[in-house]
Amino acid sequence: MRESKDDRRVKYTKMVIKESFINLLEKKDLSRITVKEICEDADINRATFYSHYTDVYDLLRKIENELLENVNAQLSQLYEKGKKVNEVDLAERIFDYIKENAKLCRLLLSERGDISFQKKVMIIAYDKIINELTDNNKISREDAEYVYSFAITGCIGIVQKWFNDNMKKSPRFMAEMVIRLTLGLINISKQH
Amino acid sequence: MRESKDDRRVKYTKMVIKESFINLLEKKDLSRITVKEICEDADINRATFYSHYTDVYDLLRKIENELLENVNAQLSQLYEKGKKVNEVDLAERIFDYIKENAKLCRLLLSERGDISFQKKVMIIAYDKIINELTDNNKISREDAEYVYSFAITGCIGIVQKWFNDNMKKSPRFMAEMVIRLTLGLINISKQH
DNA sequence: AAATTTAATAGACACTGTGTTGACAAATCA
DNA sequence: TGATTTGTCAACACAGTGTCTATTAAATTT
Repeated sequence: MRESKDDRRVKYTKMVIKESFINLLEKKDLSRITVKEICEDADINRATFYSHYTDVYDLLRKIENELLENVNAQLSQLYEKGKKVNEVDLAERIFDYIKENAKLCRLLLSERGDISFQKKVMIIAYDKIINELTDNNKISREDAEYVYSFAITGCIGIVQKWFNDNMKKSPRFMAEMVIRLTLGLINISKQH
Repeated sequence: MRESKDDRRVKYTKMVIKESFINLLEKKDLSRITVKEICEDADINRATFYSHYTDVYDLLRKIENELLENVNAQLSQLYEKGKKVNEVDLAERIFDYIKENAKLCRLLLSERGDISFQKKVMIIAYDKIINELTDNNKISREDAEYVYSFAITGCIGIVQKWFNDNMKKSPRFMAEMVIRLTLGLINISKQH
């Protein structure tokens, strides 16, 4: 099973493929990006691309999964310390991460990215937050699911708005706002 | 300017192209759909396709625009009656329309569709609602924009959740929920 | 109903990108 | 070092694209 991920050649190849792809993605729409183009830009043979990825969408999916893993790692880091974790701190950590990886996140989380993936990001980020919040507050499961859907995609929208404002607001500000809005939604749902 | 949109042949051609495209879109991803495929399914010459649309994406964009126009028309209808319009009624009208055109809306508004378009739908739907709501309540424009972004994409999420539940909830239920959540968000923003 | 306009078709064109193959070369391991 | 993986490469047949011309058929106009 142990793939020779260590092989320097492979590492290099994958690296340049990703770099070239991301650079192209900044310039043009995903649907217009060809394998040929990526390989020319990366200066590798097309067959090499196919030995690593089945097509452009496969490549994108793998890049997305890496991002998901990274976000997960960010959150786990916080929890490992064993302390009781504040929701705003948790959210702030995510916004920090997004800001640090702005180039890639802009591409994957913007209006041009795909929602399924964006929801995944928000769900892992939200998961811990929401569980903590709802364990105490009793809301009907069914209604709650609609409110969650609203909140999760709402989050996507607010992150996109943040991008469009060139991330002028601080991660802390964003974190506080998102948590405030989420808490608010949960309260509304409790009222009925 | 007046294009011969009246010609029966053109009408028929455009109709079968759209039908075939939508049927294909139900089966496979947009990126995998070819002009050739559409034309074979529609039993139309490929050159005929190119005389109406530049490519598959152009076709999609035109279908999306038609939907936008229809939603707009729905809302205008309500306003024409001159009466004072209730926000929930307005929202309900949208949900009714979505339900009536479920086949297409599922494709365009689902996780697989593109967010830019979905935001456009929500914005025209929300526009009138939000203006009425915020004229009375004073929120800082800047903060408000973030809350709007949250609410607009939140709406997309709740519609998708509705689809995933096979639209079991009534349009009225959905309308009430969306308005309640939106009003709630605005109130939270007023508190600070 | 005939004349005129306009759309759709068949088929061919060069072109671009795809996915695969078998030979070669470079990195890894003993 | 020499043997063995395993990544890389150039060349291939093939799909779909977008455009064009001559021809047919259907609509609109007179």
